Amino acid sequence: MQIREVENGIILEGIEDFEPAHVFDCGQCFRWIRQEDGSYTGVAMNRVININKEGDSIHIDNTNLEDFENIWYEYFDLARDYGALKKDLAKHDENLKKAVEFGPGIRILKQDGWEMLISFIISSNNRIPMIQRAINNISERYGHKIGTYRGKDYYAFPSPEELSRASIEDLRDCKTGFRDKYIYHTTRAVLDEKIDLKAFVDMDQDTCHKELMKFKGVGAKVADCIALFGMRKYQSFPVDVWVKRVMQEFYGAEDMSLPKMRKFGMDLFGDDAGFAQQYLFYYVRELEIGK
DNA sequence: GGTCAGGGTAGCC
DNA sequence: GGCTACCCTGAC
Repeated sequence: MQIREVENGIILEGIEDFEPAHVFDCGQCFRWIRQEDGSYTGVAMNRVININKEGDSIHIDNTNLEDFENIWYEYFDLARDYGALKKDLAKHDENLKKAVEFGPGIRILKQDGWEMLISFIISSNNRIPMIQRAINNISERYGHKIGTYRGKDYYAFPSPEELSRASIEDLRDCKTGFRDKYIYHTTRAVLDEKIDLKAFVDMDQDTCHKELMKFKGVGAKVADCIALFGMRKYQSFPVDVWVKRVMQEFYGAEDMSLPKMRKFGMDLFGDDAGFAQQYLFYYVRELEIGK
């Protein structure tokens, strides 16, 4: 991979295993929006940037070399050898091989734990466009403005302190639905109990999962998503409706309860369960397998 | 305008 | 542990 500085941005040349559509549409993030020209504009790490793939190079606009080295290199998990990872997964079984071939440009982003906590509480029994809308509302009303990009204003996801200014009714107004009280209580808990979500990264997977489930509105699936996308717990295996379908269709988990399916997936795929889940999720969801 | 399902959870056995 | 009632929204 070669890095080249350009006007208001950088270009990564010869980059492998990075396909914006795969990365941003595999269910892990809600603030990356596809633009008319096929590029993606997203808010993360208190910044707004645009990602566009041109041939085999990735153009990151509205940034600089310093931010790339300090922030985006880690955020996009560029140190990881996804080629080797995919090779291992493809060897596991025929279904996973197909899933990896279907979404070869998937990467798991290293996102903020607090933002994941609230975002995935909103995601429960919800649809992606509505999740995105609610998170946008929350950010516009309680987060601070980051700046203007291509004629549009962008707002950071609010900190716990910022979000604590919202009442349950305010949160309902943001279109969070019945999850309003969950968000309110979770925000209060984080502030009142001085919970440091950064410390969750250092916990083992099981402890992290158990601690996350203590928050209201966080069940097994949501906790797995937060742990996987916000706390580097790559052994997590979130079982949502799509993963449930794939486990039933491909892995003979026909009459299995959700908790058993979760353990089954973790045992089956081991340390890479989170990655396996992402490839499988993207595969079945895009093709609507099992629906 | 009712019905249904959506990237599940809480609460009860 | 498993089962169920149910939180809200928008698409049909």
